[in-house]
Amino acid sequence: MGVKERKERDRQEMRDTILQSAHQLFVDKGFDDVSIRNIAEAIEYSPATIYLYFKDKNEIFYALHMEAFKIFNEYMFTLAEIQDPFMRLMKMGERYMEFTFKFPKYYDIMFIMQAPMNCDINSEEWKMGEAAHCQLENLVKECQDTGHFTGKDYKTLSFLIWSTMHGMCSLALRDRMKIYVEEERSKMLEKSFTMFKQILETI
Amino acid sequence: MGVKERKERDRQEMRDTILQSAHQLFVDKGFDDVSIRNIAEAIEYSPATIYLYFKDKNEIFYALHMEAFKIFNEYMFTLAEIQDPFMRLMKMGERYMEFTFKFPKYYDIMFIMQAPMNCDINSEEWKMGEAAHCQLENLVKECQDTGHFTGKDYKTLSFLIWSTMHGMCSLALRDRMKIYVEEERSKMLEKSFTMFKQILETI
DNA sequence: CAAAAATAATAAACAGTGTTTATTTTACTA
DNA sequence: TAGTAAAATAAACACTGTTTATTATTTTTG
Repeated sequence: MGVKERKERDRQEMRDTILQSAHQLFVDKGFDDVSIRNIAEAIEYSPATIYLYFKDKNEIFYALHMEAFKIFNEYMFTLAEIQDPFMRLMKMGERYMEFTFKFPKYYDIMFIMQAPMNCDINSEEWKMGEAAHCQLENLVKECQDTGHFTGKDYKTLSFLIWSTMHGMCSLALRDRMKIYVEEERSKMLEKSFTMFKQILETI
Repeated sequence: MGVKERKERDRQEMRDTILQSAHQLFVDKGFDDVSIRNIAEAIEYSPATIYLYFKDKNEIFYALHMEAFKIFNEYMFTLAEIQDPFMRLMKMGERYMEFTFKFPKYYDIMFIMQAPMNCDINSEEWKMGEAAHCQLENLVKECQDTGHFTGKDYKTLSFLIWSTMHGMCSLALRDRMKIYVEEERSKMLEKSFTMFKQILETI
């Protein structure tokens, strides 16, 4: 009598198939440039079928959003080998930038895209985002234990650090660095990140 | 025999009418949520007429982009009364934030939106953006003359400052501050901006 | 095993989008 | 006034996300 169970498995399989196709198309072209029909064509089903497995395009967005955060968190928080918290924080910044330019479309949905973020506070994707941010705050606090950032509110500083990293990354991703000639851009990013690290060392 | 001249004037007038409607709709709903048909309806012309005055929707985007920068520049660089360059820089940061939340849709097209920014280096809109950035760089350099930011490359620091401001503003605008409860958000923005100013004072 | 019920997949349609083309209306000139 | 040039438009094209009514498949039941 495992029919129900198999049905459920089939359902999950189909959801995965859809998401895999969506993922691939999405990483190539970006969320807005991938249509339901594109996904349907890729998996050789009719467009309407997608709607049997996902409420709408946003639900696919959410699923990819979650996947993105999974990759992001793995990318960012596998730095246990680095003992010194400040060094770890610096390395995290580097990883943040690496992630951004390695998965630009993911960075986009995670931090830039206008999305109907009616995601309630309990949704899984949301928890991932919160976990990431929590890790940053804890790390900043740890840095304070080793003599850094004395007198600074660690929550505020965490947000400020995130903002700075996000600012550099998103300006680059969204092509707002045309004030600098092509060849200078990555150099400028590097230099400003280096300067940021220096500043963090002195405060 | 001033027919040609009047025709040209009429043409400019029509362009302005279109842009005014586009502007209003756009400020209310944002670029993506305003269609050519919306604009056409607002000015009581057929959609096809729009295409007699603008090549495509992007050309309207560019025009609004330019207008946004005009407002932005007026908003940011009317601080001649402040003598001290560092004070002026701080005030500019405040104005930047003010502008962001006063004209969120404009901030969006200027600094966030994915736009076909094939705007060549000579376009007017482009010059405006460059002018704004140039003003920032000059101001940072001025600050160095009064003893601030010693030993720092002013171009790099300018970009870093812009990045930080943009980071905070765009995370807020794009609803990425849900890690904080509603009431905390603006407080957090304020606090992190204040901390940023403090940091700039010490470096 | 055959009929009935439930489930899955789809074709077709709806209302919207940016944009183009062929046609009609309006304005100007000879 | 007739003919021409310019401006405006209706209608269409190829898309979009999404819904509905219909068909095909699978499962359950008599």
